[in-house]
Amino acid sequence: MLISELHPWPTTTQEAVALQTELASRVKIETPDSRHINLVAGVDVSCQRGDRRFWAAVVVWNRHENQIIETSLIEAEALFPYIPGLLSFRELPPVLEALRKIQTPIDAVICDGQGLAHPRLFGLACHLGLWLDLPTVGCAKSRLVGEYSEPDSNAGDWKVLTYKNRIVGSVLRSRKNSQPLFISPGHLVDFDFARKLVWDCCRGTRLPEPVRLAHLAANRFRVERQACTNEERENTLIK
DNA sequence: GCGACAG
DNA sequence: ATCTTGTCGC
Repeated sequence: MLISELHPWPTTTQEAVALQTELASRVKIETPDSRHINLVAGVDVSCQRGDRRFWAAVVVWNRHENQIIETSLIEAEALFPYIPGLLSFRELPPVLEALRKIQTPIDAVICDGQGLAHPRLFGLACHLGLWLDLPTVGCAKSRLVGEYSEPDSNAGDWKVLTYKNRIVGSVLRSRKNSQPLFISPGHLVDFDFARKLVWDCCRGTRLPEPVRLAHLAANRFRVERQACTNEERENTLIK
């Protein structure tokens, strides 16, 4: 897919925070036409301690026919540290690279991280939504900000997530006896759609299928690539 | 100053 | 996120 540049990447935390505050006002919360959202991409990044490399995966999933349409994998260098609240500046550059390689036009993206449920209402999913100008949903495995009461223990049970007297997302029990998911709108979606899309993609698994598959693909790719570089090191040593 | 803190 | 084995529950 063609992705035009939204902005250059900041190198300092001060610049990053200022950019988030500026871009947050461009995020649109609206109700998409659910019938037109069939090809859903899941994105995830894998890493290893002691290695500056990153392995990003995008899996395009046909949610009505339940099948993988396309997978894109990329290896990249981490250029920004992990700082809670600034995750997108670390993960988005490699994710965008992987998305550029995708051949299929996608309808929406589910991200592994927050959307609106963020200190400046501008999590990873909002940031990616603006870059792509596509509907995006944040689906995090744990809380960054906000208050909520524990959802009941059955699959499908959920509660609202509030932050500074504002609804920012939902806490969904995607599977019985599993830790809940923290879902929030990224861009061009609303709260109900975000939660329903994720729930729709969770067929007995804790994570929505496109994200679960992207997670597996990124990990497999990392193990594979590290085996390759180990081999090269051994060959160099022998010589 | 102290605790919280997506991946 | 990653480091790690077995193990408890549906």
